[in-house]
Amino acid sequence: MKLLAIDGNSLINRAFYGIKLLSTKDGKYTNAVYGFINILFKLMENEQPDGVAVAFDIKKPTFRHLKYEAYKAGRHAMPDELREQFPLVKEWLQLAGYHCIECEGFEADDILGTLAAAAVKSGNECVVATGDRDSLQLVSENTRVLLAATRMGQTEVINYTPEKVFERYSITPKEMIELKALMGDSSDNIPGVAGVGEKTATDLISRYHSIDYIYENIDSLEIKEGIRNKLKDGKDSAYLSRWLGTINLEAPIDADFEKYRKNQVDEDKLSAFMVELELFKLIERMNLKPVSVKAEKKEAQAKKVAVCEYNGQMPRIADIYIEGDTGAMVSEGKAFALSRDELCALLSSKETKKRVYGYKELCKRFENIENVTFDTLLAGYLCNPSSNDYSLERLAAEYSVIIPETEGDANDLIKSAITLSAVNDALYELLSKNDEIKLLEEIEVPLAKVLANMETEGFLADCEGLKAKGEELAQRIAEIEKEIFNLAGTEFNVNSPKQLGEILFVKLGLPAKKKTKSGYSTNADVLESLRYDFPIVELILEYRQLAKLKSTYCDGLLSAVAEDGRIHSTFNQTEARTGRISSLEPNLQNIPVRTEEGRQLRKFFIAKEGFVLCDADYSQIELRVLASIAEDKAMIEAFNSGIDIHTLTASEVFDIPVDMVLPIMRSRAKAVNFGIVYGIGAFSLAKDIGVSRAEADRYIKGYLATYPCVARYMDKVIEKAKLDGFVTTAFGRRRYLPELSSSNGMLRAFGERVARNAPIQGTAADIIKIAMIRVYERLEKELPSAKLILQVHDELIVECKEADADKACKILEEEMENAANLKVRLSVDANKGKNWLEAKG
DNA sequence: GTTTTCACG
DNA sequence: ACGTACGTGAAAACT
Repeated sequence: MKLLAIDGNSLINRAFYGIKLLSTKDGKYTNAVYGFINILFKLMENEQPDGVAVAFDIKKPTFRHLKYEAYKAGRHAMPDELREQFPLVKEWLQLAGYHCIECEGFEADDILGTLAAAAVKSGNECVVATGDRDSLQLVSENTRVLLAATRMGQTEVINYTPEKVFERYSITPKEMIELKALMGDSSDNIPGVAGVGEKTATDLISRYHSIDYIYENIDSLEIKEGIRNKLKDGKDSAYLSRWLGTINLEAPIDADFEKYRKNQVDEDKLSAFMVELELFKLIERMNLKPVSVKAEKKEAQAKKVAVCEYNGQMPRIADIYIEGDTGAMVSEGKAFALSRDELCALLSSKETKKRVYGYKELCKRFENIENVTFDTLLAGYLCNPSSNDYSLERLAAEYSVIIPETEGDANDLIKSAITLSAVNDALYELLSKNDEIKLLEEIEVPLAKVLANMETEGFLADCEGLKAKGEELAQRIAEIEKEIFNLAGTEFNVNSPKQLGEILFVKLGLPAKKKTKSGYSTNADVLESLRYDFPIVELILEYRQLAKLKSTYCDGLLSAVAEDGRIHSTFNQTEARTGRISSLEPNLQNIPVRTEEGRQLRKFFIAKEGFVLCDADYSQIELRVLASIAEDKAMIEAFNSGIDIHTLTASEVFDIPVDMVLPIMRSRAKAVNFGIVYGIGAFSLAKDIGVSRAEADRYIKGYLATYPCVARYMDKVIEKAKLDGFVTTAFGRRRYLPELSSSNGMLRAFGERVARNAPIQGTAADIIKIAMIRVYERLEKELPSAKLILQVHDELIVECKEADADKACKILEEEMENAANLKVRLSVDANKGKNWLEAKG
């Protein structure tokens, strides 16, 4: 039979360092578990073994004491994030029916060695999977070693047979031990012979095969004098190294391969464990149903549930759960499928409270929806905005709802409806506990309807204009490309960072500043620093800018124009972890504005005949939010007095009167103000504004001295976040930050920056959401032909009749400025115009 | 499917 | 010694 023998320690290590840190909601790290299971599945698929044994080191004593000490000295201490995943992997293996082998005093490779030796003895086949080169000595006619190695940032697995070992090292597997005795192994702290490296050692062993032979005949062998002396000096070390490097083949384990056939699996137990670790992708891959065994598990019960099936399709987004008196339509304890007409009647009923899944989509498909109080999607998002899957199955697993068993040809639709009802209860309960009900009922749910309308309305595009611009760009791009080829002396794909890097930094010999995983970095930062010295760089920057405008904006937007001539973006209300909304297909929140060339594209976003656009944006909303949350007197006063905040900051930081502030000072102060909101570091600020690190550091210190309460707030918010595990906005929106408890400094620092930023960005997001709802309602009442068509984080755009424009601007100003009652006033600037460029003022 | 780059607030 | 601001989405190249 064929046994797959896995070096658990080695592969878990590789998985841990190869996959970015993942953690569950409650802070359990799972990246190594996830990665290891994936590796295991791949091995199973490729090898189809009859049995599997996973070997682990036991950390405490080891019989090769010296080796253990050497090991400890040679490696960094294992991080806690990794250590705590070993028991999880072992538990998973056991639940999934695989066998673990641990043996006190022996290392994983000794266990593998023993199994490999048993294969030879019994005539079975053994396949060893590991990341440790040491194991190559185990290769034989009966044993192959699958060695995972990282080459150029990519993991590749090499299948070592005896032939392959010889091909690669020119020696036999057994001789690997002798080789190591001479050359040593720095990663294992095996010394070898000083002054003998891979080349010399390979040469000696391929000729003489063993160190015994070499030392017995050392004076008569054909060896250079220098090396002979080194060998003589290092004799003890060579024998010690050979001993250290020899894998034990007689660990006291059960070497009967039959014992390692896969066990029966209790699928529910396994699934419950994986749900706990939130390994939902793997659950799916293993075809398990997600179940939960948490103590407070909830049985999903059929209450008053109605579902609608229309177009003969699964109404994933139209599952409707009805509370209260539903009359004859739905009776207690049952789930029903309704006709479209019945559903319309139900949705438009003002008396019946409804809980739905996907309110925004529902709004787009049905008119006259009344009294929706709850949306599963939005509730799921508020409970955990960092999730990226709010499917019913996932929510049920996450919030411990058991999906009911249905028998025979029972209807999946009804099963979903029953589950949905229980999930809704669980989410509602959690939101109540977290004090986020108002957020749901007064912001997110009403906003969904506003967004649905914005999507339906869309933004009118000037197709002819876009097309003409695209053609103009194409021509200019072609010309620039020609010049680039000229200067480069060859033709290549300028869009390929790989080819471009090769041309610039190898062929032309420009100084490379930065490297990426796969080559030279050619990003704008790097090119910018070279642009004045090398004409080709200037051209490439221009090429890049124009190519971006053409492909993403001209071509991209044109292909998004619908039959009605308008661009209907989709607004995602459950994507951004801070509470912002995002825009996609196409993204209308990143239309160029910073460069003149790009800004001109906004001319092609227009109002329909007889209409104009009204554009209103908040002035420095995030800084105002910061002033308010931090209760910083100096900053609050600055905003309330109407002085320019960046100028004031500059005057304080540079210690000069306000009217002496030069533009460069104001622009640096502005960068500091932004940096503070993002959680700033001196290095990044320095890079951003092009001053020395020390200089940037002084600015930050000066800033914090000017606004002492901001400094205090920044400390306090982190302290509290570490305690709670989350941060909140002024309106109670949460973001969980498991990174804060990481022992990885980089990751923790990231968590701290997020802790500083999320309440600010999130509160600003809450405020404009409130403004959107109020603007929408007022327009509906006062200017029904005016429509809100776009939001860009701190900016709203309304399309309205020319005659209504001033009124619309007024409504925008009023509702945006009064959306929240902060300690500073909110200031809004509104303008009108025939197109977006004009309306932006 | 991932990486690199770049557009926005 | 390393990488270094928060939050997004899209296109193109490459694996």
